Amino acid sequence: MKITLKDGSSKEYAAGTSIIDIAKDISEGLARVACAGRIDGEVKDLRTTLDTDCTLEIVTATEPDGLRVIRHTASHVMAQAVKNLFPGAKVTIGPAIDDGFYYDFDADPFSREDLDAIEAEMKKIIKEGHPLERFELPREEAIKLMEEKGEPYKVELIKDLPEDATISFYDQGGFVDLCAGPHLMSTKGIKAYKLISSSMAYWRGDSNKARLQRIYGTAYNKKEELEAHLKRLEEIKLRDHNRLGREMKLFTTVDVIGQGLPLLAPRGTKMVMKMQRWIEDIEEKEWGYVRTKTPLMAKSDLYKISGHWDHYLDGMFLLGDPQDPDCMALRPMTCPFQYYVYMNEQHSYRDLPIRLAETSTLFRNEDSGEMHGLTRVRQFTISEGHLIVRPDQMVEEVKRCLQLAKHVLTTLGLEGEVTYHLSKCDPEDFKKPENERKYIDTLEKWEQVEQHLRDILNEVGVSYTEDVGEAAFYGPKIDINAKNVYGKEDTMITIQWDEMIAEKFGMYYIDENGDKVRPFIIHRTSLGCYERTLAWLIEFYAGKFPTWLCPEQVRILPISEKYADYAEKVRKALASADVDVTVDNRSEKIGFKIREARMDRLPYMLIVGENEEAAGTVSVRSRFAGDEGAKSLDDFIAQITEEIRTKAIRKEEAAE
RNA sequence: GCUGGAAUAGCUCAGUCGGUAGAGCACUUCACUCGUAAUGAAGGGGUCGAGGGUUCGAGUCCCUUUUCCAGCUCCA
Repeated sequence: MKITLKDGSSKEYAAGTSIIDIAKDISEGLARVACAGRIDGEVKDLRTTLDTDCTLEIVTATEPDGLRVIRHTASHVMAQAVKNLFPGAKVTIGPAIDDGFYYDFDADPFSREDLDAIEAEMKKIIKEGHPLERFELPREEAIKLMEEKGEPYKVELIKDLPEDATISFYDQGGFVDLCAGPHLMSTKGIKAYKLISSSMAYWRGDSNKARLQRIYGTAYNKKEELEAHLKRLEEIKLRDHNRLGREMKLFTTVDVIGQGLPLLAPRGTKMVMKMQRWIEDIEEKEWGYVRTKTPLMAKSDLYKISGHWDHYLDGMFLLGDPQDPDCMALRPMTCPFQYYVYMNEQHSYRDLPIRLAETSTLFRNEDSGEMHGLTRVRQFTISEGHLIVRPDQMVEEVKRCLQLAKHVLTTLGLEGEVTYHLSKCDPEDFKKPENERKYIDTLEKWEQVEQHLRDILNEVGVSYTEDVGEAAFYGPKIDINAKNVYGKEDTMITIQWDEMIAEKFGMYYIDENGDKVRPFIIHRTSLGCYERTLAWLIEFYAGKFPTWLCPEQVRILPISEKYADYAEKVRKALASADVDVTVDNRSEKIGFKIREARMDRLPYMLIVGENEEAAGTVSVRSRFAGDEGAKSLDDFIAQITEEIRTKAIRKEEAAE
């Protein structure tokens, strides 16, 4: 048979030659680091034998696929170690994940001491160098083997495999695990690994099923790479908005106030206000929005019309007894309030689109375990908006919503950090009987709207993924998500296509024939939730925000108290140019003041003393370039106001 | 909501076998009036998250509860 290699060369081998033999033949060095083979693009176990002509690529430990093989093998070694130390533990599943691996056990919770013991046991198993032997069994025998080993979860997994599936096992020194592979040839191939943490997970992610104990670990090809990864984890913790935001005095929480109710401190408030003023300004001046200000609560009747009373009661804060017809509830969304603003007057087709925006505070009673810093809270404020649109204007208006969102993200510097999603319906849903369906209307109608959104995404020029089954029940949407420092993804901005809600509220406009017609609605945010966006800014910039967003943009540092008068003169000049400026008048040495201003991540420090006062200058020290030397006060004011006005994101030039 | 961990000065944390509450930073006062990442000295500051229990005695052991963290689950 003819084997074509990655570099394009090809060679003849006898049928039945295994990948490992070919790897050895190509290069001794390559065989040592080989993890698996990629045959016509598909990753295969090293001992897979080849019978026909194909393209073969050796997967090495340094590649992503190779790392997955190492990590997957590490998870098996960990399972073996756990079985050695805790014979009562039942094994379940143990995959490789993006930056490591985990394995779920039905066992008592593990302490850090347990993890250390497991790690030591793993070391022993690795040192013993057990080969990982693959074997396959027919279904019945596979079930029998796992029953004999007392592994009920594995039996369940096998029973759920398709009838025609190959059922393969890997045996490493007597520890046998159901597994598709591929694996390393020997446990000895695991060079650098670490168990990170343990936590609870449900069997098959179902809270009604067994509670399992998950152990997270990671493994790398080399010790240095592992150490670099562990260091990265430490650095990530330093960027965590929940820690850094508190440290930088942007927000806090208080026990007696309650969960999910962060308090924005003056500095955090200042940042939110800067964003809010900017968004409100451009929505009105550049994007054709008018603003509303509607109540934060309403009678239950409103939520009965909107459907929230039936579907979302648990998520709402009620003011009073829900049985009482006068019971009020804090609003979990703004939609119906803005609809009534629209219905306050009659509209001609000529008036549309009407774009209603509101800086809108919402209340959602999230589950107690869900709350997290500023990203998951019970009261939050979003840059909400509803566009009431004629059907023929829909595509253009959705496109403009996406362009606005993109403009906002680009200005904040977050554009490269987000992912775009076309959240579609699940076509399978339409095969169900009508009363069991999640989605309204017909599949054909959905596909038509989804195609519109696809065209819009392509035209605006963003790359996106299409997510099946992620749509709202009333229509597909464009979601813009961002990941936090730990890799957890949340929605930042959403744009939703809704053809249905106008009917529910009886909204209409008068068309050119004088008939009443139902408008279409776009639900959208431009910046999303201010608290959440603040959290992302903290993490993305590690607290070193662009100057225009900084709560304190300039700090004046007089050399001694003798120059307080000149410092005050400089402060006044900057303040009247709308710069957020303070003076550090404490009786401290200049080095001390600079150190504190650096730790506060100030963009600019102005050092003023005898020389500056005499010459009418300021000595500029910036976060971006260190000591920038003396400048005239007027020049500095011109420079910083321009930087703020253009919302420039100045790069750090000099490492200090 | 679930599982686990945590809560001690404003912050970061120590506190051994159950036996008088500790450090650094911060804060206050005083001295110093300083040129690009920490001047020195003195002082104040605690219902040990809250409630209950065991004990001669609880920061420490037990129970309940609140909040925070990690991970699940959930997110019309």
